[in-house]
Amino acid sequence: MPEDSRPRRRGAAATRKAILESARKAFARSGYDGVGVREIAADAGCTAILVNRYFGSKEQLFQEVVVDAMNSAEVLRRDVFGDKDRARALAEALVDRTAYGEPALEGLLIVLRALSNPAATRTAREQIENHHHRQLTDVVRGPHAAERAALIVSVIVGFQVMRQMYGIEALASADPQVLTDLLTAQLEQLFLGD
Amino acid sequence: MPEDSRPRRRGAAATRKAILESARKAFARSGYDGVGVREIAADAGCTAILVNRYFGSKEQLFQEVVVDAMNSAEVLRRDVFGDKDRARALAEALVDRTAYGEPALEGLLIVLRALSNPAATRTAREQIENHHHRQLTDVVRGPHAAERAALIVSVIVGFQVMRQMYGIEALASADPQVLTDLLTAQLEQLFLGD
DNA sequence: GTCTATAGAAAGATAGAC
DNA sequence: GTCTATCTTTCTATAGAC
Repeated sequence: MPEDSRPRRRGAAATRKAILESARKAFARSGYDGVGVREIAADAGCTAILVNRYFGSKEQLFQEVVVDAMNSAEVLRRDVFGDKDRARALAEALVDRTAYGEPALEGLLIVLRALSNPAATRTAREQIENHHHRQLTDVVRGPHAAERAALIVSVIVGFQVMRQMYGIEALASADPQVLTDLLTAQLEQLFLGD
Repeated sequence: MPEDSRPRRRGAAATRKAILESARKAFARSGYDGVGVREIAADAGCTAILVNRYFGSKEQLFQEVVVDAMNSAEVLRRDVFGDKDRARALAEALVDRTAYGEPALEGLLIVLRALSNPAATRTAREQIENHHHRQLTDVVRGPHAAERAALIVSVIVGFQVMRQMYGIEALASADPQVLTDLLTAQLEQLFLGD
């Protein structure tokens, strides 16, 4: 049993993990520029110095958070990759998880709230290309698969921004079934090659 | 003829306008959180104090910049509102002005690079609803016009983010004609009500 | 109408103690 | 393994001179 002296010593690995999780939530909520390492550290139950000790810098921390969040992509799972009706499965998942203010779809949420930061934007591009885009390109058939896969990601991004992040009334308060149907038609075009 | 003492006195109106223009470029380039009022003032040929004197605060300055930029919307002009083939006109304009790194489509560009800031996000929602969305709703016919109009804006936003801001390779280096055709099909669905 | 100078807060990052 | 304390920079915003 570990001692419980005032400076909690729970081990580097546990602290590192706590920081990573705190950072994920903070970046999703407030964006890269909207949160400081002090705040991230406080929520993780430690101080800023450990953030820099374990991750090198805020920028490297962000990078690891993005990679982490993208690896657990929520909308592009079996939903889309096992099913027959991919377009509808994706549309349903998307509408379901983009209610206004929801902290879901964290991977994209985080990179979208980091568009004011050049370094974060580079990380975002790499990760989108390595995860969402690559996975979708494998699934889209027909000519211009790469372009159509990128447009599918565009649809996801645009919808998420407008509905979840800006909370545009026409999307935030719409009938989910109507949105699902409209999105399904959009995505079918892109999945099936017109 | 005005005197040319070291502190340039060109009149409040001219200085105000210079600040507004400098701010527009700066916000489009670096985002709300990515640029300071000092820098904006320097590019306008004055100091930070005048920014606050004429606009009250950075936040109010941002608000005025967004309203200004949205009022000169570039993609939703006669292109879309006079033409027969609205979908293709919009698709062409969109592809034309979203080359990677282009400073075009400034209105949306600015609000998208401000997603890390809550106050700026509120301004963005209001302006998108008052400009792009309202205008499109007038033009879209059929059921669920409000939802479909919002999805048209979503397509624009998603495409702009992926191609112009992230510079996703599959869109940044694609054949413009291919992109135009794919986008036209997407937009036709939304304009015409499936 | 515009400046220099500065207040006051908060950021990222680090030295050195324990 | 973790802290307090601090350095340095940068931010918004303002007081007061000219």
